[in-house]
Amino acid sequence: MRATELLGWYEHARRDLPWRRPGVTPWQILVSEVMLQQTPVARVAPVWTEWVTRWPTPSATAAAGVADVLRAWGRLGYPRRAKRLHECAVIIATRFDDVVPSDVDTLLTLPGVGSYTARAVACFAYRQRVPVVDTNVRRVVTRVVHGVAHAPPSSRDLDEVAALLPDDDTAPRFSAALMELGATVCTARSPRCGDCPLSRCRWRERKYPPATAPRRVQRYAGTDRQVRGLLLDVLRNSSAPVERAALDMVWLTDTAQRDRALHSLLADGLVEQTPDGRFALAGEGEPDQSVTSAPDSVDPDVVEPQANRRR
DNA sequence: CACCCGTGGTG
DNA sequence: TCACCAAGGGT
Repeated sequence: MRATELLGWYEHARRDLPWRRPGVTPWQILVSEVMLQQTPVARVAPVWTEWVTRWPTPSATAAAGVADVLRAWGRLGYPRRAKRLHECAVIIATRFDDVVPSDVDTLLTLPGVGSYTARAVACFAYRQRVPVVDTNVRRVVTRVVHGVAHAPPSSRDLDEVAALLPDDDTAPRFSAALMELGATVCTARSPRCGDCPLSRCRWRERKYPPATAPRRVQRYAGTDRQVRGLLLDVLRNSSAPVERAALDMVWLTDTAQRDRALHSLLADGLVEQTPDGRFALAGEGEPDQSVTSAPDSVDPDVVEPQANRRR
């Protein structure tokens, strides 16, 4: 793969995304990367802008309550990401002097920061020459280098992408360009190969062989995930604690499933029970300075006690 | 490795 | 219409 072709294309094709503008801090880039985990750019952009305006630094985020963080997260999905991001803020504020670590191995110790996010921060926020492998990069390399439409994640992906990186300081831009190509041209559904800047593509040379084993997507309708979403939506939209009966109304078809969903939200620390037995977003009523969260006991009459409450 | 974790746009 | 899919991570 010719780096010059990709970099030349990226120079004019790159989208003007808010987290790419000058002055954006490593923390704000970390926020964007977490929000972008499985959520499309178009939905992240407005939430990210509002978020970093309200909480520009880790310490500002840490000082907020989890409930406010979950509300600001809105409907981006997978709200555990929001809670882990808040945990990141607390850790960075208290242990790293409000500075996001630049070292990949240290980044990997942060909650909700995995292989992709750690390297994305090291690369895009700190300009390090480290491979960044997301679904876009994997798909582009799979097609261009191997001539295959799709490939499952492999432990060799990192080394392969590392070998493609330019030796100089253009490596971060190269990775950004690779991702951009996958996001806008070499897309999963209907790739726009006519707009591709690459002169050589093994997939094209092989006449675009289709994927052999279509990967089945996760079902959503009727799952615990849907029920959790409905329950959390009620709590996000209520400033006051909610009665159990109000939560029960969101899922009448399967009471056992509904109870299981509420149970798991409590276990995840996304929801808490007030002393009078009602329910609220975690951290409701401690809107400031809550560096140490203090989980309270669960009323056994209303919900079965948790075996593994975090302390 | 398989499965779980939300939500909404789209071909 | 309804699967598919979107800058993944944790267990």
